[in-house]
Amino acid sequence: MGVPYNHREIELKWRNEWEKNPVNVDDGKKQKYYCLDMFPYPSGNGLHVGHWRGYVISDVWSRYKLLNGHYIIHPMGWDAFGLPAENYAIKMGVHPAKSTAENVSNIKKQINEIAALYDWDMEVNTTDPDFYKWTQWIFVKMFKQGLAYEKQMPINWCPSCKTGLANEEVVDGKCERCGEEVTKKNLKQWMLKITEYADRLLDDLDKLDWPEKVKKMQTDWIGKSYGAEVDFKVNGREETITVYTTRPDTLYGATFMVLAPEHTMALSLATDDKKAEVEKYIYDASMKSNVDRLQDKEKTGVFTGSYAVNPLNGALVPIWLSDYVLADYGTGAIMCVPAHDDRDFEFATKFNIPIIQVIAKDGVAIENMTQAYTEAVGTMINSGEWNGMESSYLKKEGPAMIENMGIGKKTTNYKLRDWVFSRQRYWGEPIPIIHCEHCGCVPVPEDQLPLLLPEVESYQPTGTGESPLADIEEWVNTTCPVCGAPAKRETNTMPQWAGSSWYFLRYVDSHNKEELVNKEKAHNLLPVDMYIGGVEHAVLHLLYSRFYTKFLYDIGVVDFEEPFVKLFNQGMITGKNGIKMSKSKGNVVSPDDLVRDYGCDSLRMYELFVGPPELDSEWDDRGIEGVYRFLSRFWNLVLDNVDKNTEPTQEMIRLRHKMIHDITYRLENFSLNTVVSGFMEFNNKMIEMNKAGGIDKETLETAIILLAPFTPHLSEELWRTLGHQTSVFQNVWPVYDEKMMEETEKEVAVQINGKTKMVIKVAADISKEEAVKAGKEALGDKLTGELVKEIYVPGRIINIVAKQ
RNA sequence: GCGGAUGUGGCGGAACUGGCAGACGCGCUAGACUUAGGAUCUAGUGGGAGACCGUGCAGGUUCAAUUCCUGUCAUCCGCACCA
Repeated sequence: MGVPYNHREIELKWRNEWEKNPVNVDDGKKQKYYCLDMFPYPSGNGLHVGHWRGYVISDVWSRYKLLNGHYIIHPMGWDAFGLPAENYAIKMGVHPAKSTAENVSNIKKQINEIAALYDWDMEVNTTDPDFYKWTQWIFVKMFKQGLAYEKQMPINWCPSCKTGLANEEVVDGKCERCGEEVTKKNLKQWMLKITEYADRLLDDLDKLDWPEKVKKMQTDWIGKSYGAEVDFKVNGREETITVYTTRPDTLYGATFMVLAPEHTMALSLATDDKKAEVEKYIYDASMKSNVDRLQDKEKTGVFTGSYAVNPLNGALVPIWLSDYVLADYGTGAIMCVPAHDDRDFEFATKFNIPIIQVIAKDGVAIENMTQAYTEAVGTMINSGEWNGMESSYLKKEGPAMIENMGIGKKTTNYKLRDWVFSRQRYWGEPIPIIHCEHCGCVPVPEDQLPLLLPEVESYQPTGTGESPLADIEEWVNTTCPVCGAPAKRETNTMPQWAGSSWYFLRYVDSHNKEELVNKEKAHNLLPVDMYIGGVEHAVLHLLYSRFYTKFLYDIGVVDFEEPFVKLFNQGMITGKNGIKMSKSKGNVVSPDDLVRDYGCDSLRMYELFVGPPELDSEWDDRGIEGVYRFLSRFWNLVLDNVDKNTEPTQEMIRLRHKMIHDITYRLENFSLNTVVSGFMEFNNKMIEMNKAGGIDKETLETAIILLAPFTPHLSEELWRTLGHQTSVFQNVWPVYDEKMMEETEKEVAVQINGKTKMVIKVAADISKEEAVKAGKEALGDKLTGELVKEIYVPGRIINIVAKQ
């Protein structure tokens, strides 16, 4: 024993064999299982050990399902349009099409080292015209349904990437990609009406077997709230100002009103003596960047000189302007109740505005409030005919009451905004729209798709808000498909998310020239059963994909409303001290050397062994030695038993069943790190048993099959070495028998007052009386004092409670 | 500020519905085999001489707490004036 196994030879051998005779075949009878990885964008940096992790997890899961009798759909493709690919191309000074193709071929080579079950016949690439034809087709369908529309508005603009961004792409006021501070730019943009799906996107989260964290992030992003719009008359004028509130119960406590500086009435409300001050405030607010506005902790504001009339009690409330009110949420105006809202309290305190408490906390009014009481719990006071009512009741019923009184209406609001869908960049799908002077926006006829992205000399972003495509006159100038008059093409391109929002549907029918996906195939092979990837897409890709799928369901392309039944987010692999692996930090660990030195199987297993798959883990190369030693020991154990015909002992049979049980249980619970440690434990026990003569074949074969999803090459080699002519993956996952796992004798801890004194062996089926008696005997003199209580937990603990 | 996750030896981590804390692995120590060993094998490895003490910290419930409850600290992540 003790010779390290030759991983290079056997891995090459079985890789070739599997290519000739695939182990995963659709015989039309097996149930499908679709296990999907989030497809990568083909970066020039190649893969590091962190990328491997997700792919290993998904492949282990796929092979486990394969051994459970499923036909596995396990595809891979390339998210190759978009900013990262384009920025890389610009940096390297090559055309993105060229660099993308090179990167794809390099990464594909690296991915093949994982030896995953990928079906390359399904491969898709979002930059392939046969693929983006359908990305464009979906857009045309959305346009025809009124879900894609053009709008002139100030949007998020990244000055470094020189393009507009969706709200989802702005993180802390900065560009999600490059970290540059995002500014506003007034541009005519294509928008997708994702808001029309807000309720379905929210409600259907309940159906999903997803991490609660991701569901919550999407729930918060959609940000649904219930409340009322209340109309306040402007004192002495005809107009009314409508405010939105979720706290109608506090209406009597409104002592002022605040409008966003961008509100259409902001300037007109200013009385003559306030005009200059108001104008200045509005101007200053318009000059502030997003980040400035976020960072200003101190509230600012200006009084317009006008008053509004509280519709309930006729009280006059001063109207202020302040940038803490957002123009694009609700009505851009709020009623302010300083006694029951933190922000209003801060503002009122600063500007000496009266504070009227309307909810009695614990039944009493608070003297000299030092902070707002924001809970809707308590009895109403200072509230006219509402006095004595419950705040929580009014919060809920208030909107309907307000509507009945004719002073407003109940309403629902969302934080979710429509999706800014155009990018002023070259490397994306051209938006298939033609602008005609007579007919307006006309979609490119479906039979003329794909609208090819033209070849171009200069693809660098212009920064003017125009796409580089705008310079290609022969492409821009076209004729209107409806009236035939000269017309111009839309020159913006789609965001990177366009292709990734539906690519998983295309895999199952990637060569179809006639349809996005064949109906029957879609019905039989979709949706995705298990989706594995990082958590960074919680509200971007995953929300967009759900939206696209719901749309495609609505137009009859697919017959399900949710794309991903189950989602698993794997943790990140970081370098030392939890620092993210990156080329600039110089802490990137490449899998290539590790595969060369220890083999694919060892690395696969070590990727799982580093820690719980859902948590981040620090990478430490040294640990892989341990996995390699374990595999070598198992290898030698099997070889040592090839010619022996050991009869199974009770002990071996028990170990076999327990091994099947433990490995299966941990695998089902996705506790993949403990699956690996479990294998090591069982292997150590088998090595001990082997010293007494040998191990029976059935136990060894069982271990080989259980290991197969993790170490496919090693398992295949050992399986054949034991004389089998067919692949190890032709087996079915072993089953255990609960009864066969039971031990006749158990080691039990003997405690006094919960403190372990010793361990004794007792029969597994011993009675409480006998166990306690055995325990007392074993303790002997150690047991003193008055006996109070005796506890026996079968097979675990004998605890004698004694008072000293 | 709000919400969530995490906190266990020198290190990564284990402990099922409360039941022998530290499995498994790395590292380390000693030994064996060796011309040699960064190979392999064997033994040991939380602290303490000891009764005992030990799962971020302080309490509580219990015969028994890493696990349940209350409070608190630290780190990481998400949201961030959404009325």
